[in-house]
Amino acid sequence: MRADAQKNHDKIVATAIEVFTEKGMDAPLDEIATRADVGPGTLYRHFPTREDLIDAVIKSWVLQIETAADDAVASDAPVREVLLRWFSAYVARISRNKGGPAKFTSAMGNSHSPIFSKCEVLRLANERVLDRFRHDGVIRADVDSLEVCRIIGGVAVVADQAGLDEAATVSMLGVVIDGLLRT
Amino acid sequence: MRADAQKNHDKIVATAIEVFTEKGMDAPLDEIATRADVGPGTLYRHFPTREDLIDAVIKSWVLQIETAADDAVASDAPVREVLLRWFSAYVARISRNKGGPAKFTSAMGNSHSPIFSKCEVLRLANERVLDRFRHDGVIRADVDSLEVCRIIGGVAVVADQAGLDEAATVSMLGVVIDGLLRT
DNA sequence: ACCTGAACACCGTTCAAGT
DNA sequence: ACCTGAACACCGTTCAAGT
Repeated sequence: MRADAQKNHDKIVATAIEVFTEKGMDAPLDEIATRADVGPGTLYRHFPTREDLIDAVIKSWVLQIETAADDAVASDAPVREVLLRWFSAYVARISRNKGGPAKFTSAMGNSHSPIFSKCEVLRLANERVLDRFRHDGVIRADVDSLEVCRIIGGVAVVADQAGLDEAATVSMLGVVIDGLLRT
Repeated sequence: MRADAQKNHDKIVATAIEVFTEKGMDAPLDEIATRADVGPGTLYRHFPTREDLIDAVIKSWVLQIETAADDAVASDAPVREVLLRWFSAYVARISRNKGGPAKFTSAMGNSHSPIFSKCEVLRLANERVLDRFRHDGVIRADVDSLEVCRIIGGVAVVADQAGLDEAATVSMLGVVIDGLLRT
């Protein structure tokens, strides 16, 4: 890649992170191009779809989910408490930008999506946590990680779109966790 | 209301039902105006926001949810089965048009929304069903109907936006139901 | 009192002309 | 090989002019 192209690429991504933080992941691409001092055509050359741009933006922070998953796997606190902390971290991660939950969750399991590989990072981290408890036999075995990502993602989408607070989210997660626990 | 205004109002609503059915609730208002043979200004005069139009459109079918709630309250089948049927009916109703689940669920509990009264119809029907089982003590008492509407709505939003089939939706509802049942 | 439709604003997308 | 920005398309919204 030519030096000027690389520079533009990086500047667009850096600006997109800013704009997405301020206005959410459905912010006008127009504004990103303007603030990055590039023509709209340049943005399109680098990122043919909004999802391609999102993919580049989240690259810098999706992997941080692994830390929370590590904590969940290592913790010796009660299951319910560990899962609540883990799912809260999951929701916080995908809700970092407004509009994020819907983007992540609707792409989840769809291999044609530009952000599929990022969704897989989230799903596999979740798989790792679930596996630990599946092994212990404390959670049901008939629900796979994709489905759990979708249910938790659904909670995140609703919280995001309705502007709910942390307490409301935690309460909903509690219900889902009880549904996952063996009785 | 003048006769011609009434006629236009009705024609716009009838056309909106058609267009929403074909293209979902985020369909261009432009197309509705054109197909209804009215100017865009006429549509705006009758319905200042998209939600006002949606409110008029769903008026003809939200109340049908009562039938499913009646069945759920009267049924003597096992709780799990009754709730699964009821939640499935709930999801089917709000998913009648693409984009519907997000519209209903994000307006749920927001008294400033133009479709608030319609959301209340859904929530109160849900309340009625939940009350029956709360009375029997088979479901937890610490989760209110609004919260249940949001969780089930979250499942519906994900299913709608990811294009999931009936089986995937039913499976997710099963997890939520287990979370609501007392152990 | 209500309707029309031209006009504007906004934003995504393309592409001919440049470097 | 890459960038620019004018140009187009699309759609929401307003409002002056009409009936």
